[in-house]
Amino acid sequence: MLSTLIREKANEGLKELYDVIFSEKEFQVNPTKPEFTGNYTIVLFSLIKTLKNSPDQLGNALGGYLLEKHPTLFIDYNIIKGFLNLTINNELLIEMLNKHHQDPCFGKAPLNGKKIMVEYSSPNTNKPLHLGHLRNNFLGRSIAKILEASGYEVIKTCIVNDRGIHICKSMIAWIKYANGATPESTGMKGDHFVGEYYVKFNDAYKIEIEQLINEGKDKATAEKEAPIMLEAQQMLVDWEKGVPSVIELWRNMNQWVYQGFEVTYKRIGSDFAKTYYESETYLLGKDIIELGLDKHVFNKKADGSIWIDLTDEGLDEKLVLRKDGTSVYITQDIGLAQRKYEEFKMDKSIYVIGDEQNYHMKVLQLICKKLGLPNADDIHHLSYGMVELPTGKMKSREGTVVDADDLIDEMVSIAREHTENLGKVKDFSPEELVALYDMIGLGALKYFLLRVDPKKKMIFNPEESIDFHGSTGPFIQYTHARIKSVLRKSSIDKDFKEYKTALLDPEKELLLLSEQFETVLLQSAESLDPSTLATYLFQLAQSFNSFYAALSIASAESEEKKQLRLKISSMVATVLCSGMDLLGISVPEKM
RNA sequence: GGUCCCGUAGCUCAGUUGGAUAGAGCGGCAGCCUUCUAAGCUGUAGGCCAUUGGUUCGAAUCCAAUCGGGAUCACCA
Repeated sequence: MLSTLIREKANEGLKELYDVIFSEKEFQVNPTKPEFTGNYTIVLFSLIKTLKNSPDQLGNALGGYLLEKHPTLFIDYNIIKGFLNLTINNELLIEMLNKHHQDPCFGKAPLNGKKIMVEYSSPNTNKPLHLGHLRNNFLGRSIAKILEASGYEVIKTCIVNDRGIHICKSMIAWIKYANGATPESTGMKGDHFVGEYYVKFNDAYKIEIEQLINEGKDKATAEKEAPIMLEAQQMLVDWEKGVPSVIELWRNMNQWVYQGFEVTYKRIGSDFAKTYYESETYLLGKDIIELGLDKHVFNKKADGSIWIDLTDEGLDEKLVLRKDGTSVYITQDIGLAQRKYEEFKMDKSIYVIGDEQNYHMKVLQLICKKLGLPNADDIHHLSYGMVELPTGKMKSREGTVVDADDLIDEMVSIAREHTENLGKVKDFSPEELVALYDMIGLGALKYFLLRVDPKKKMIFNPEESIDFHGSTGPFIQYTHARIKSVLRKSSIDKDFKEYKTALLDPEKELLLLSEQFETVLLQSAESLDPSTLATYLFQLAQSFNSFYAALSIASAESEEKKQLRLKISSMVATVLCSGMDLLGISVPEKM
């Protein structure tokens, strides 16, 4: 990594010249702004203070030192207003080019022996996945890939919320309105089928509430006393008791949902090493509560309910066990956190969960710490913002939820339309076409959701839909296909390794950018943020397209230039391909 | 009310461990396909970085206050 290397060498120089060692924070190495000559810039201001030197004096001393001591690294420097601009020796870049232009492992780190768990997706089994779930799935999958490429062993897990009042609602509605219909009998995808009954429940519930209000009850009582809600609650009790007919229906309906989910997961590329089911884990954590009572982490109130007081931490009191001894959400989570650690002994546990649960996750970690669980400090909440519509939040009650399957179908169909209009893939077989449309449609969707900083909420405008031009997945895919097309027509001569002619700006820019892949990957991994990588890949593709427009590759001015540019193109294609793969996006050879 | 997050071009977003004249894409306008894929490229217009103070050589970035938006604080999950 050049920027790190430069920092190291500069630090050595400062030590030799002034006998002072600076920490990482105290000086910066940045890529030089395009309007100045040079490739990397050391900011001198912070150093001047300690060294009591003028910028020019210091810059010349350090620049001269670096040039003399590391001629393979630098070939020139200049100083402008306290910025020391360094020009990188082309030979260094050429060496990288020769070595890595076809290397799929370029920029990736070897195994580091550490284990990270990434929990993501985590759906409810009462309705199909929607746009929000897609952000979660894409983020989780991409982070897992980025961490793998950074040397970690990654365990992908999923917790399925397969029990509770929500699924009972779908079940009640099915009994009342389905007349024995099934996904098979209706030809519907299982998760959509079950979701429809969830909607039917809410419709019926709404009507009952209105009736009760008309009969003179207030809203809160009406909501509590609506018969269909009471039935759902009774069903939950029966489920916990294990009433066979309820369990059987529950199994069936969940099975339908899983069959539906599987299709979607397969399509978007989500997979898990281990799936936990809440029905199997919801009792975990109860015994830890006992332990916590002994340790005085928790306290029991007069009615028998058990609480933790987090007011010293600026939070509130939190219930961890109901007075009837049943557990609440957080109880299960404590139990599951412990279970996961027992099973996998991971060094770090990442939870990909929306920011609406920031408070919950804070409390969870705090409780785990107070209980002294061994993995408490290694719990990390990868919190992401909600996906909103221009009209505000998606609301299932108002029918404004963007369904995941529908959206994917729409994106794929737009991809097909675009491709057909352009007419560039007439030689594709029908199967190849289907694969290509999927690749482009999903590429557009994934890139759209991943290019934004995870922690920020984002707006999705279904009217304008997702573009295929500019900062998009298809743009990068297109750039890759374009390079591949060039490389099909002229082949790289492996023996060509020396390039005497000076590098032109667009050539050098691509080499410098490609070189930064490793740094960007590292940053993405450290900040658990695929958007950094997504932005970088766009920038690289954009630079390549400018290069492509400005310079001829196949009919370059000399064989040397032709070979150089072919290799640069190959280098860029390699980085685009592995970078996009880390976002969970495939790139085509042709499009 | 307590806690936390956000506010950058008409729109969607980068840039936030403090660094040079704040950048992209979309949309607008003007151009570029008889040679490697125009899903592309080039140029141009568009900004009080919510507001006001502070910290310093230097602030979109750090601190404080204010205004605006959101999340959360359930014996729900």
